[in-house]
Amino acid sequence: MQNLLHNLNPEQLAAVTLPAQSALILAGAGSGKTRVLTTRIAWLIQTAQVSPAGVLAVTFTNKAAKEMMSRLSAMLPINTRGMWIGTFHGICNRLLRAHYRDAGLPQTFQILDSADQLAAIKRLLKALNVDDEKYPPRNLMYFINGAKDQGLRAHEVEANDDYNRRFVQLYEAYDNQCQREGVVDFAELLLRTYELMSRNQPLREHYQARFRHILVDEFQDTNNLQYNWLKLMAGEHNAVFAVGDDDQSIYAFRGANVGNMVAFEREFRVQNLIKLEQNYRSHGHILDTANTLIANNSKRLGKNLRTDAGHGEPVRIYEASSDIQEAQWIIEQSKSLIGEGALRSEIAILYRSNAQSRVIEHALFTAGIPYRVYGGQRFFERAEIKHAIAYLQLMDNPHNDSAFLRVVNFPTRGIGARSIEQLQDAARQYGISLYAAVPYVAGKAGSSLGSFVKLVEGMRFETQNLPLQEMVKVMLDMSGLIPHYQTEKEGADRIENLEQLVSAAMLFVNEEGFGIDTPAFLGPKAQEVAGTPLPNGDELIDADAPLVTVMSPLSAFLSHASLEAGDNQAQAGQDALQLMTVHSAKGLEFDAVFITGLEEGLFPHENSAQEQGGLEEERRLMYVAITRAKKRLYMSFSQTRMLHGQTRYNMKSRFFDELPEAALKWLSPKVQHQWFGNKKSAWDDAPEVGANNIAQSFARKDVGWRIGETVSHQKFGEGVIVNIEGGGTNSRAHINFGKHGMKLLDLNIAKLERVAG
DNA sequence: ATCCCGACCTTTTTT
DNA sequence: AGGTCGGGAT
Repeated sequence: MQNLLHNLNPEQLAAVTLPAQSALILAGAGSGKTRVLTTRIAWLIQTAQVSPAGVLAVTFTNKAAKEMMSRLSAMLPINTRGMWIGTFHGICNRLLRAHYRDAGLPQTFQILDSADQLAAIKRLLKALNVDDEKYPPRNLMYFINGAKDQGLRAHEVEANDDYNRRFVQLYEAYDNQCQREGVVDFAELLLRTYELMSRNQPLREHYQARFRHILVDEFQDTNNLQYNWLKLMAGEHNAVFAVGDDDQSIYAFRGANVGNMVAFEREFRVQNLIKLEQNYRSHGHILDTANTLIANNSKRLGKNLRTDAGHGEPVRIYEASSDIQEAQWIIEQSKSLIGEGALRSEIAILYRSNAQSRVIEHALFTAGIPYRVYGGQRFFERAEIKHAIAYLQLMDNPHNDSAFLRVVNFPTRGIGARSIEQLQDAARQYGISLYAAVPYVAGKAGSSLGSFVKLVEGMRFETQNLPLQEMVKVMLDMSGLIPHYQTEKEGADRIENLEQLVSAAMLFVNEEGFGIDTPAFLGPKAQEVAGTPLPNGDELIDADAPLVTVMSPLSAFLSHASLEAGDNQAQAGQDALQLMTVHSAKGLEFDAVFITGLEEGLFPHENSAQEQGGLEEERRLMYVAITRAKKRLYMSFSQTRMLHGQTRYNMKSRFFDELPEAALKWLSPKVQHQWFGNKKSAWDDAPEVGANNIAQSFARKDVGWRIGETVSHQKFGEGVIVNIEGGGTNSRAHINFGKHGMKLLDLNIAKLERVAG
């Protein structure tokens, strides 16, 4: 115990050893948040305030859950498997599996990922003959998920006009379709669990009696449904230990509600609010930069990070003439960092949007520097894996129409669009699944569909007593997937992936312990409650009864595949530069960080201007970006940039005006140097204004002004000349004034002034 | 069944 | 610019 608390600072120690009441921990970037969370759990268990089974720890990502799990097993000499540490979705899945009857789901219900959900919606619209121009599937999906994230069923959604009333109808129809097929989407996992717990008192009381301590990571990212779910699980008496950072709330666009932090303080009667402000990550100048920037936000709970490290290096800022040149500069700087002994994997290049990576990747590729891009396609999202999974889904639950449609004619077996249409008509007529409707289709179509059904049934029969990985192997063989890809020229990679699916199944069996009897770990009180029969006569099973009694290995593996899409880093292993969006950098840290494309319209993104609180969220995003850096921070922006096939002339980001000058070092001169050239290598020094080599891309029009030039207008402020038309006495300029928008001004009338910098 | 062309879109993303 | 998707032609 001594060594458990041994290296904590006073605030961390206070947080870890708080009494068993709800508490809010405001944990700044790099303040040891995960450490506090895991040490809190270890301390509670070690001091016998709670048994491992009485702990519920919730995260957003599998990665965070795994991290907590592994740190805990390092701290405690107990089997962490009995503990409930997982994502919101993972935990809800577990609860729904154990109580599927009470939740009104089939035992083998399956989970739709976003792509499956969209496909299901498209199918629904087609079946109902809905004009998908007027009601775009994607919008309907946002509508449905948005409603579910608010905890609202179709009949609870308020619709004030015909258009929205139609959306509500379609939401209802979508839920019916899902129910018929035995599938649930991500939001449904949460909503269904919420409804289960709120309606079923014995069940609710059982779990409330069990989970005396609920711990939540990244609390600022919770949406309203998740918040209410926590409230339900906590009941009146349990302690919720919420850890979060309002300054790092960057997911409002997907329903996260920072307001939950304030609500939590009030509704959970929080007596203890502890701020972790000691930062162990960044040097002083970097931290000052972050603090000064974020101070411009009005809606904050208030927090200022401090560090014991010295000032360190200043934050370097660079103005490039083009996105290509920006990339070259990044490469030069990276090379020199690597030359000084930096690890490539400790250098991150961050951008606001994915489109920006292309130019950087190209430059890195040309320079022969290894790099790794985060955020690509993930293992379980690959087409061939999706196909294989669909076969497995049909073996487990043949009424999953999405799965049926995906593979009924893949590999091709002569079942064309006509046959499918006939089948869909029959299914609609009888209100049954496609699989069940096959006997109602006559003729040639009926017989080819019939042999597909026989195939699926054959696969199920052949594999019923086999271990999971053997099951997958047999499926791959019988389905014809492997032979199909063998004949395809680009098929080798796909076959390799399919073989990896077999390994994934084996790994899953070993890790989840299927076949090994995992003992249920029930606290005394929980066991008492567990004996209580439910009103409907079902016996109350605790959800951590051995998984095998709750679901088959196949069902479990399929949930795993949906809930954990796998790594998305293609080229692991090698020591490589790290490229990613600012969003995906959250939670990570690097010795050196480049924040690129710091321009008005890009960062802050132009779309954010329309949104309520959009600018503040962009600023938090910038704050997240800055606080990723440990020792070196570089920021860059460019005068021109290719975006969507067009050259854009952006002003530098307004965020530069919000940074502390004393912490910065401007590498590029704050004057118009770009057309009057200079040696790139000498940009550290004062520019030679008036030198005479004009860069080709900025040919000067003979009107006194240049494209790309920054000007100032009395009414509109600063702007960038985007285009000039006409000439002489009849010349007009398109000028991008940022906040004021694009203006077309007559150059002979408008009073423009040159702006230095 | 497959292939090719043109229309369309383009912030951020986990489960 | 570049990728995806759907429709129409082969």
